[in-house]
Amino acid sequence: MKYFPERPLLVQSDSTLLLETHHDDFEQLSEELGKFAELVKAPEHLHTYRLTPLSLWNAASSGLSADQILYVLRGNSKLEVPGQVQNHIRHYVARYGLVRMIARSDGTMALESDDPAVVSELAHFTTTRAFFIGQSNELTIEFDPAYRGVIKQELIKLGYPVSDLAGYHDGERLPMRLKEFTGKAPAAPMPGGAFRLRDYQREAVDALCADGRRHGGSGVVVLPCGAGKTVVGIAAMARLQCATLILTTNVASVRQWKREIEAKTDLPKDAVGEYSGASKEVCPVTIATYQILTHRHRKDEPFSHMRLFTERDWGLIVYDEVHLLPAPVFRVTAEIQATRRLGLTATLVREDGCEEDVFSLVGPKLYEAGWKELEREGWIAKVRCTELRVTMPREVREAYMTAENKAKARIAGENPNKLNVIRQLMTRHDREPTLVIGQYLDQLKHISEELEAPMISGEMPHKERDRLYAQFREGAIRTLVVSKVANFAIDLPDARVAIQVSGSFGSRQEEAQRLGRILRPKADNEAFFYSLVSEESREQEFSIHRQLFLVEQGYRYEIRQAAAGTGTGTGASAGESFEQQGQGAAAE
DNA sequence: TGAGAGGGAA
DNA sequence: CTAGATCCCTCTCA
Repeated sequence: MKYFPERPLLVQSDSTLLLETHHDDFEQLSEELGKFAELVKAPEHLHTYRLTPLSLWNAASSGLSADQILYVLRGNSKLEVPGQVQNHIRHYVARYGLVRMIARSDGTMALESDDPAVVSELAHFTTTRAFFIGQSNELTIEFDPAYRGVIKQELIKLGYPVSDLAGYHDGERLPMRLKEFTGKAPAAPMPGGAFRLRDYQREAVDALCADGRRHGGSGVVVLPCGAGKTVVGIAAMARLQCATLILTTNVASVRQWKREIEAKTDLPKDAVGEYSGASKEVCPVTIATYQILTHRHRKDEPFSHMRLFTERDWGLIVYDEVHLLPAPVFRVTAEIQATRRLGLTATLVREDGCEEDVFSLVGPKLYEAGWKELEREGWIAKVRCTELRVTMPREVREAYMTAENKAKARIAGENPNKLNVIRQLMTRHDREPTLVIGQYLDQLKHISEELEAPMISGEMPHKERDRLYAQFREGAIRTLVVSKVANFAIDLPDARVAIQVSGSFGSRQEEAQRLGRILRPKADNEAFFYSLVSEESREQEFSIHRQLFLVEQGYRYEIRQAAAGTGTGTGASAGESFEQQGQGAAAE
């Protein structure tokens, strides 16, 4: 067997891939692998990817063939790609599109495949058999259209990701025009409040609307924080010219959608409604929160507002932050598969493992623009990520040692030495707009008092938050200390420096959200993300998991040892207080 | 009619 | 695997 020691990749027979991080081709290759494999571990020298059924199906749905995947692996692998891995890839990629869902002119629907053996296998699955009506020939199975969603959900569990080509009803027609500026000159306030649709935004809409053989015009668009997902939703709506229901996570986001729709389309104000606790308008374009849909008067009663799905003849449903879509909304979504759906997210990863439901009920990944890709094109700022290891004072370390497991996270998170490190970072980034983001209110309160910087937490009324945001934006306030509100607040202003002092135990989404806080393009386009982690504590393991998603996106964390000690005015420039320990992402 | 507090939910 | 944020509804007070 031939051996190419200079190549960076090792393909193991269990379908995991090991990628050397110090290789010259690392950056480029990790981007390639990300298209069809999932990053599961990211230690300093060697990253582990796994070829999962879902990662292969998403790749297949975006048009990648097994040969293209194997070409990447063969061209970079030290050893021949094991036969069983080749089979694994071919098997799963071929599974996508093997079973199709189609509508027929008489209004019935059917599953079809070119392979009679597959069809006869499908016909015998006990979980789906009840939904089937009959077989008119050996290549098709008729089913009741009411079960279109459930059938897809069940079949994916059995290893058959169905391509749904059964199409959609048009929905209520809603003529509208995008205030899009398509001229050449980048005139800086554009005429009539017009805006320019970015190439990747247009491509995302194209991907949704191109109902082809592989997928049928519903699915998920994945774009980084701050890349303008709302605009994609609006452009999709304008392309399809139909009544649209938009679902999102909170009321601030509802208002933001409303403002943007009013600014970027010619729809009259009364065509756009808010459906939330405060207001229950059902208009041709309606924006609702997920929570109002899942609200029940009492635990044992049915949902009060799910009617919204059928209240109007929607032609499009947009699921904003589709990675947060709650279970009951999945259930209703299964019942409205004849309505076109668009999911928007920055991180398709769910911490609850319902990725398959997103795939089968909202749709496959239709389009993805990588974070690094948009960074190169200048749409988002270039961020330098640093993990700073902070020692614990002796007495804290002792308390940590004897504490219960669950108390340990908190003790490490609240490590008082972090305050001094924050001060050093503030000195280093003198006068730059800075966010200090953390998890524990007590800790944040203390930091806020010490730094004499205002703190924003959930209990602060929105009015007051808005005032502080405004002052921060104007530069009257340099530093804001923010709690978990930073994970949700859509209106939190952009900053240049973010210092994460503590976080929940391993949330990849949270890490991505927080990084998102500094992504708006800057004059020199540089931003800084610091994650403070107590040394020799569970926080280290948590941070590895937290960073995984961003590492997968191509971000590298530089790991440094923060100087201990409690003195504040050492005179030395803060930058010299950090010893470099090593490069690369954290280890597991 | 609207603001604000309190309880419950996921 | 906590602590925290959010949202909804209802009630009260002006």
